[in-house]
Amino acid sequence: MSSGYTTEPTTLVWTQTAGMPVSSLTDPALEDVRDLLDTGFEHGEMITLVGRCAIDYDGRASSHLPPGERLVICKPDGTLLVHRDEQRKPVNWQPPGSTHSVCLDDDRLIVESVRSSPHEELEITFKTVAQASRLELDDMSELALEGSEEDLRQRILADPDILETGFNAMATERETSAGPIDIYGQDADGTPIAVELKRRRVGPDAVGQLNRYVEALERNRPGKSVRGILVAPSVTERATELLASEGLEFVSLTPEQADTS
Amino acid sequence: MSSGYTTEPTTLVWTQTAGMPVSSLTDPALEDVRDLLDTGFEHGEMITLVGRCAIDYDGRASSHLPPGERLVICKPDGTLLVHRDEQRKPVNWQPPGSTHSVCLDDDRLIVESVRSSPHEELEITFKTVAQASRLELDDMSELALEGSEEDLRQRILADPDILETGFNAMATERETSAGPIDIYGQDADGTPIAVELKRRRVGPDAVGQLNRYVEALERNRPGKSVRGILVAPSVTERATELLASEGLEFVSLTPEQADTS
DNA sequence: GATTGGATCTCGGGC
DNA sequence: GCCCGAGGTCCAATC
Repeated sequence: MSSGYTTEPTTLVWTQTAGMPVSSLTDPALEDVRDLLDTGFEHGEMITLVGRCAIDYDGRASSHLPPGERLVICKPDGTLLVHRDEQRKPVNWQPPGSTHSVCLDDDRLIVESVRSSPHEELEITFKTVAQASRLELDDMSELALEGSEEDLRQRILADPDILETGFNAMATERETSAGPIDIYGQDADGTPIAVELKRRRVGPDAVGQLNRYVEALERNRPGKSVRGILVAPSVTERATELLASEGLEFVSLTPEQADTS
Repeated sequence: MSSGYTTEPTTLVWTQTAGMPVSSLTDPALEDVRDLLDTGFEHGEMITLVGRCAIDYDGRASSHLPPGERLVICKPDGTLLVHRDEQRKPVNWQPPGSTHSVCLDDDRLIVESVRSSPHEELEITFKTVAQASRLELDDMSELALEGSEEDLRQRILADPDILETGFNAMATERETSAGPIDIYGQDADGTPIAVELKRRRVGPDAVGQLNRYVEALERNRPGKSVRGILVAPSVTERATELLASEGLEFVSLTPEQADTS
């Protein structure tokens, strides 16, 4: 059962798994691929295509990709992905909410995906398809993720002294004319503090962000000084210089409690 | 040939396409999936798995995803993607350069992917696999994309007057202590100008970025005024306020020549 | 719908 | 390797 592979140059293979619906065609005629896509789109199934195709995109930008062999994924929520054999990002795609369609044009299979607001079109032209599959995926679980900026915030709110002895957190997402401050509070002397949180090492952009908030607070309270503290695991050299030139401060903290075993 | 599907509850299907190597197992024993993965990893092929699995990730952050049916893609460059039936982004992944391995543990198939620098681990535990495929994708084409910030830069360099009459572009990526300026130049009066380009509508972050560059230039030339111009198709209200409060300017331009047909 | 900023962002270029 | 900013960023939360 485990070792005896049988090599079959099949031109049309249809299989239906009992537990997890997977219907697949191997080396199919484009006509059959069209039917599979129509059925899959109608039933709200996920579809994977492997084949040689060219791709044209027009929308927020525009692109052209000459023919090559790729993996195409159409999700029931309107997502479309085109993956090459390298890179984490799809070479082309459509976001969720797009509408997929398929048509046969002479000896080419054309998969089209259209989105509105903004209007975007993706056209995939297949010359050959090596594999086409319909997948009905049942997945109700939710991802539990730790180590986000939100975890860093909770860590500070649970024990404000880890930021600075006597720190008093008074608000989160406190609004300013420049945007919301992650944590707004006061130091032991009652001086206002704007705290900007980052879950990882920060560069100049985070300093600019904190500076905008501090300046917005100072504009509202002329004459009264406001401290700005950037909280992150670490900071780059250029960001350190910017912090100094703006009179801002840095405190090193990670989202996760350090392992003190 | 087109309509006569045959329904076969196949437990082991192996097909080898001539033109485009695609080897696939449908509803296989986990032992066979392990062999397919080992072979695929060794030959540098792309692999797709469809099945019910749980996923644990630990690295820059950490996450746990309870069992569910998903599509897993392993690329020969070390990329690993786990896709659910919705969303454009994979629910879990490993970046290119990771090392994949597989092992059979009792009645579970475990696919592991490890990366170093930073160290990250991804572990996928399959209870059942509905489909496993090896793909050898031949794709030498390169994506041609239009409408990038680089196109906007070229547009201005080709005709500086579209930014402002008499503008003189003197350098691109001109270095400052706060980072490189997209275009550095002078106006008709000889006043220095820092130009920050964005291919799409901009918010407060772009204003902060431009402001950092302008302040860096002014720090180098005390007393001498420096203009800052943000170039983008449009700008949000809050960004407009920030521009005003910082004494910066805005010019509306898109990466693409407007259609004047 | 527009806005805003986080993200295991990814990715490329420069040093 | 780190740093830095672009991206068809995607995405959720908020207004």
